[in-house]
Amino acid sequence: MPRRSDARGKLMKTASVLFRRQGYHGTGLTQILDESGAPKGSFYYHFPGGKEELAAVATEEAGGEISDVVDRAFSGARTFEDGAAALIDTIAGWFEKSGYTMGCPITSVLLETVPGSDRLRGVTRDVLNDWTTRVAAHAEADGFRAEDAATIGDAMLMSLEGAWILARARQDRTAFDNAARTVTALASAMRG
Amino acid sequence: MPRRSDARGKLMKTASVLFRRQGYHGTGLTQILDESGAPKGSFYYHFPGGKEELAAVATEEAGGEISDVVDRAFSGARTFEDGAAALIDTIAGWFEKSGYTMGCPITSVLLETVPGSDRLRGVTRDVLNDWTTRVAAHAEADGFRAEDAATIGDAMLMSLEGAWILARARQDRTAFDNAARTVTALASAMRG
Amino acid sequence: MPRRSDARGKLMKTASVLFRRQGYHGTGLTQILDESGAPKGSFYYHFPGGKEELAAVATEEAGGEISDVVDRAFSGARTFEDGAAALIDTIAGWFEKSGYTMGCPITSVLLETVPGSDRLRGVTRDVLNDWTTRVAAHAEADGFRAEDAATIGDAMLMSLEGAWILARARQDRTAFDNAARTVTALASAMRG
Amino acid sequence: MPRRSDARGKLMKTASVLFRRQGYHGTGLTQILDESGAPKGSFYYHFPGGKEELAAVATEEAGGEISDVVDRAFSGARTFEDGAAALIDTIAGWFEKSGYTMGCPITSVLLETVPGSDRLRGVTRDVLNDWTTRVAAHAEADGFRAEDAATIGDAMLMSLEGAWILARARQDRTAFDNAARTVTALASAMRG
DNA sequence: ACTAGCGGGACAACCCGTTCTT
DNA sequence: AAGAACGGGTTGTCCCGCTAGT
Repeated sequence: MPRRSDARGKLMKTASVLFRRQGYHGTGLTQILDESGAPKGSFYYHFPGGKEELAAVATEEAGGEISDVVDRAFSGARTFEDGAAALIDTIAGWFEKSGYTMGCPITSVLLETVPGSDRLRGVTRDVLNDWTTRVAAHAEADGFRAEDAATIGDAMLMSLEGAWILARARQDRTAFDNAARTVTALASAMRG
Repeated sequence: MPRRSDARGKLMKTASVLFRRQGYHGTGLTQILDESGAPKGSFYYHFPGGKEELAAVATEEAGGEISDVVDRAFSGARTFEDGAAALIDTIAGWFEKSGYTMGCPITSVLLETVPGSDRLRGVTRDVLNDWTTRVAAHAEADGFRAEDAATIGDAMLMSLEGAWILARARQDRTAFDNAARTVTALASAMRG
Repeated sequence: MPRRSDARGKLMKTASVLFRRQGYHGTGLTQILDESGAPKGSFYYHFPGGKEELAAVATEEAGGEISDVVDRAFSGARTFEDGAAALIDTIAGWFEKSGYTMGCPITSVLLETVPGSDRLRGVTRDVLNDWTTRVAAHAEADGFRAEDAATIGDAMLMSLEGAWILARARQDRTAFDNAARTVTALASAMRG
Repeated sequence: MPRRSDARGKLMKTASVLFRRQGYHGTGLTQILDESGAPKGSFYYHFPGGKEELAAVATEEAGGEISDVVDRAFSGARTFEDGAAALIDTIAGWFEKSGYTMGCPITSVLLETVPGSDRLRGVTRDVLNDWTTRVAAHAEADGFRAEDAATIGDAMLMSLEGAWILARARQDRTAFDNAARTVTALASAMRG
């Protein structure tokens, strides 16, 4: 097993953080290279597809991490409502800790590259669908009908993404708390 | 009434459209100039603050247009629920007509420039707050308590913005329809 | 006698100061206009020849002021040597008061515009020749032969201009004092 | 020995010549690039600090060449006076050959960038001090007392720089010849 | 005579993402 | 893996007209 310098992983991590803060086009390759300490030459060895490829894999990776968070939040909860609140709270916590600067890893690249890059649209769409599907699955597991669960999955994500935007503009986390209240209210209403 | 060439207005309109499609940093000044037909020199006469100033006024203007749409949607509706559905439908219609390409004028610049530009953060936050406040006012006018109305205002906006993102990724309008269902369900639940 | 707003004079004064600090090409018209408070339109009324014309008249004016200083310095002195020292001291004083920033009004435009602008070369050459001629005249008046006086006039100016440059680089006035010593030593030697 | 394209050296040489003719701000990067044949991208690889860095190294290099000329002039001379005359003659010769257009490499950037660029002030001051120090050393080697030698070093440089300016305005070399006469007269006087 | 608003295009300096060669 | 080189792109400022109005 060869010694891996893990320049690749470092690059992905750095890129993701910067994209979430400054957007895709607002982040130069030079800055990514500088902050990750990787030399320019090696970047194109690891990512022959250039910046777009880096964004694709970094976004996919970041999306996967959130998928895990989704599962963990609902697994540790008694009801769907509790899980939803826990998920939103986790993300709101990250957001606070970043000084109200880091947006959603998906939207950050999605809004600037769709349409324009088929590859990035594919990745962002897949990640987003993965999230809604997972949430819906957890809803179904807690007794919601498949049809309602799908609606709730979408509602969850829409509220979350929307809250992320409002919170960014307001520089506080209140929108996230409103989102939690909205989603739980909706779910309770649908139970009845 | 003086003859106005309205290069200024043309610039704002063009910029707004391009920002909504390609993002702030993804849109070069050159492209804005080309598509609006204005020469570079005139641009800096009208907008001494450069691209950032153009974005600020264009975003404010675009935000105001949507404010009007909000008021029109609720004024022509019997209930708050009907107004909410009408508002979402109007925006979804624009989105469809644009070939699923044009995002929200606010998020397009917000996500790339906050933090980083105080001016743009101020504008985007104000516009967003104006929208939520208007929606809340319409809710209150239809009988909701002030406290609930504020929550509904935020929920409305979060759902709308979230739907706009999901719709962009999926290249269809289903997310908007889900948003409408979510908001009406929430409002009805709160009436009870 | 018409009411003169003296925008013209203000423009000249401002331009001269800025040229002496930042050079001709380093000073934009906009800055001159801003600092002098003159509107853009009036500038081209007073100086149809544009920036070059402004530089020409401003330089000539500034040169004339120094010509007066030359005459005053020597008129109030007992010997040529005393006059030379007084002249250099006056200029060194200005230079100090400017925070070691303001160079000679002539060199500032000369070095950037010759060759390139015939008009500015003419002005700068004439002013410089006026200075050397005046100094030579004062030398002759104190007993030097015409031939020696001419040499001393050139020597005086060369030392002064050279000192101005060294002083600018060193950010102190010692070079000026050295120049005074040099010129007086030379004059005394020539008397002898 | 690696194959060197020497774009870097070419850039420096070209920049120096142009600065000496048109000044720092009067010389555009584009012109430097065109005349040196270097592509824009390579320039910022070699000089990440941009135009200012290029000016700094080019000025330092040009200053070093003149330092060598100083040493050569005095080494090949019997007396300090002969060396001084030879030095001035060499520079006057260059000036003539350039069609009376090329000024001193130091003053060309000094007058436009001090105070404004700390880096360029440092370089120009150091080079100027190196010159005066060298001249003083040669004076001391020919018998002058250290104190007098320092004065002579400054006087030499002031006369040279001053002559360069007068010669530029007059478009002939007479000022240089006057400078030579001045410096030799001063030195002789100080011997006595 | 003088001011002012409104352009107008060329060019400034700078940095982009990429490829070449080893 | 990586340093060197590349050229087209970025935003921003240059100096200057033009046309009205006072």
